[in-house]
Amino acid sequence: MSAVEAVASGGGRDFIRDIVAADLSAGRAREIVTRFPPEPNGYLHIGHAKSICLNFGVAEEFGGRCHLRFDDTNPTKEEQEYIDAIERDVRWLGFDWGRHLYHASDYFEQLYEWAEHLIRNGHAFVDDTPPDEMRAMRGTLTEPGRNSPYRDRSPAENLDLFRRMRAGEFPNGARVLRAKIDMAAGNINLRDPVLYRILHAEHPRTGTKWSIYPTYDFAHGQSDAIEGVTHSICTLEFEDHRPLYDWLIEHLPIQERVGASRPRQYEFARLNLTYTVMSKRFLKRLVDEGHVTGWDDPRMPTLVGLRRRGVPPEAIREFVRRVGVARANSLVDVGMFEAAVRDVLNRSAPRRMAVLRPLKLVIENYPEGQGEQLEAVNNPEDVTAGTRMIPFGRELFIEREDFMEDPPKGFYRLAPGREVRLRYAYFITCREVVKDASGEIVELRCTYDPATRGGNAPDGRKVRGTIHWVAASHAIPAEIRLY
RNA sequence: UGGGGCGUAGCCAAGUGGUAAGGCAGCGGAUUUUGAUUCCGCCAUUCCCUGGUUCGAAUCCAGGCGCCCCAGCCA
Repeated sequence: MSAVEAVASGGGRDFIRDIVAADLSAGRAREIVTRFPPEPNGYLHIGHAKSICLNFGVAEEFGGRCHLRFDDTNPTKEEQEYIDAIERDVRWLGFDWGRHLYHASDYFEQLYEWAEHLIRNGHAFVDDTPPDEMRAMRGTLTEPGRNSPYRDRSPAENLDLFRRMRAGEFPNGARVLRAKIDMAAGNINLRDPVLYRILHAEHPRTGTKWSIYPTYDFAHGQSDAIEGVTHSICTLEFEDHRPLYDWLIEHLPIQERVGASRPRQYEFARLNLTYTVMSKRFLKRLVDEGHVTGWDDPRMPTLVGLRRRGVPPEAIREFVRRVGVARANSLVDVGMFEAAVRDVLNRSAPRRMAVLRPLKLVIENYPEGQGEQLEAVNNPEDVTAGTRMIPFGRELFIEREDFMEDPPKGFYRLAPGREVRLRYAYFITCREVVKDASGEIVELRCTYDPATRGGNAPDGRKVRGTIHWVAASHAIPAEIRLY
């Protein structure tokens, strides 16, 4: 089995798969459920592909399922265009979430109820502290924070205020709901993190129904729990959020519901590629400021961009498999990606001849006004790809760089007096170089050996070079657009 | 002594006490009707450093060093 074939059958072990396998055999999980949770605030890129392949791949390999869940908790950044594009791109990459398409916004009502639960139990409070003051009171990396003066409001008052927040009585930023944990915690995420904020904004799915929205922290783990996710796999920067993820599940009445198979978060290193911008923020700027033609510009590392560039989804999956999954920050050489693309394309791409910078070539001893069809192999790496007939004639175009008037040692393509093979056609010998007034080469006069039809000499003589060509009579000028 | 992670070849990455997988890149050589592909061979006496434990350490212990993440009412 080749490395490329190994993709289809899974292939490859990593610490995540080891954890999953161990959980399964120890009975800690009956069925594996993962999720790919993009925020619809931009297009998916090659970095997301790693997460998609991991989450969907693990579920598939262990007979479980993977949900596609939109983490749409911030209506100020999210758009329907992105939601649609993400669905298309995940499918294009080769994954299927079946009927398991979800949105964090599907759970807004439930999340709201849980927030009230926290308030009733004294685990959350409404804070009126303005943003800048709240930041100052959070302390620094080395100093503890200070308790908010509103921290000890009664559950009744908190409930009343929170309900009025929901009702839209207050402007953006006036108040927030905070978890009551520990302002002196070394982990800043535990210093009374914000659970809900007031946002009078139109949400792509819930419209203007809500004027408060849960933060990532309050929505993510709970959404996982609701969906029965067993392994919540995310990137390293969320590592510090894990204690909060666990704290919320422990303090909410969802524990009994999901029991031992409550979701657990695991982190892996995100993908970084040399010479490649992988930040949605910057990619969006490239699009917005018109530096590229759009999210699908072939120069973009987005999935749509790669697709337009001709990268097959299988190549992206193969690349991700080769990179592996670990916890060490890394910067992968883009050459590794290119190698994966070449490997897939080499086996699958039909070959065609085309000339980028044409140089006219006339075969003097080939009858004028005549032509013929020659058989060419479609893909030397794949016999099932068959053959095709291509037109040949007296006048051809070859690649300018396949001819040198004064060839250096080591150049073995066409040169004055030299014989080379025209691929799938004949041996030809260059007899004369025609130049224009400025001295530029405009035409090559050659002769061919009719006995070498197909590209082999009956007398067994060999040529060092083989060059590609196109019949002038059938040549179609093509506009080369790189983007 | 803020908290949390991570250091194995140029780049990824296995390895979890028994004598350093694999891939990419690179370097030789063979084949070749794509200077491609394919094929064969080479490429870490050493795993961030220093001590220690052990018959034996990349793996265990101690102490250093380096890098990354966290102070959004973003995710």
